[in-house]
Amino acid sequence: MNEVSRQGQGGGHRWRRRGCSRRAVRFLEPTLLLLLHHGPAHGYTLLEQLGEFGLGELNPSVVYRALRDMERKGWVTSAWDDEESQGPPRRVYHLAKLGETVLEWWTQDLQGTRQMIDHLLVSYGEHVRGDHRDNH
Amino acid sequence: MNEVSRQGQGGGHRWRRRGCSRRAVRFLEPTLLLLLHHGPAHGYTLLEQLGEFGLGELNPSVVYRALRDMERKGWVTSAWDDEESQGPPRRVYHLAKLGETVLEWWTQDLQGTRQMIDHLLVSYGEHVRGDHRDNH
DNA sequence: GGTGTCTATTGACATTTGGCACATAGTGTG
DNA sequence: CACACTATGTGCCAAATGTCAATAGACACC
Repeated sequence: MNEVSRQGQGGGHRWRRRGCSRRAVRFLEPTLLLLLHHGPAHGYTLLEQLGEFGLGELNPSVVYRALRDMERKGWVTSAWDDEESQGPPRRVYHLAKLGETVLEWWTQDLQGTRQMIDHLLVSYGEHVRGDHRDNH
Repeated sequence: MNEVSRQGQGGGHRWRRRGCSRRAVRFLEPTLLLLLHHGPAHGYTLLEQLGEFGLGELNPSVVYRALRDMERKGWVTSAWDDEESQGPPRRVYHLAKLGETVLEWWTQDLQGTRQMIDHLLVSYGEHVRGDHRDNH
């Protein structure tokens, strides 16, 4: 995961193998649900809004696939947009009842994740400080 | 990811397909590095300590494999333990120089992740509060 | 009317990951 | 010896993920 290995101490940020950080995808679904919680939207629109949440560099097909999956799972519904804009017909996604439930559940889960991270960081911080005292 | 789908609104927590929450594995490597930062340890010992960090339900083979991988990448070194206890020879893992670097890098990454989560949660919180005002 | 460009979405295929079941191996116990 | 307990490691398969290319409409420009 996230090859830091080959570079030794050396500088360049080659820590992302390809695409964007691997952790990012984990937040794609909750983010999409949140965005749809604000109101129905096209896939392409969502794609652009993802940048704000640090998910800007995701490959479009990843996002579209996530949307179709979420539809399969019943979290969202979709329909072709009536009004034509420039370009091919667009799909409009709409948050389903189940999606709201899931979103709520996701926030619980994310809080749990946050606590894990905090625990790790705090633990690291304390230990490193301890080291400095010892090596003083 | 994390099947919430089949159950509709109905209660049961079937959100973990098998094993433990999928997100957990993402924290395995940094946690192991952190534990080894306290000093050398056996795989089995580490395995037991993981519980404290919310990684208790990980399958042993996942942990052992992670350790071997980290060794392959040069983050840790290992040697067979001289002193015999009950059971087969045990491997002692030792944090390598590179591992310390990686651990430091990991904390940066985790802080980033934490911010993503915070942004999501705050954004959700605000929007939901807004809803309540509107629907009042 | 061809050619290119921008907007949108999807499909196909390769690679990576995660998890279970099982293999190995030493030691103690009856 | 059969069994149980401690420790570690492997192989395989399904699911998740990443990349690339294909499709497709509208519009502009020469």
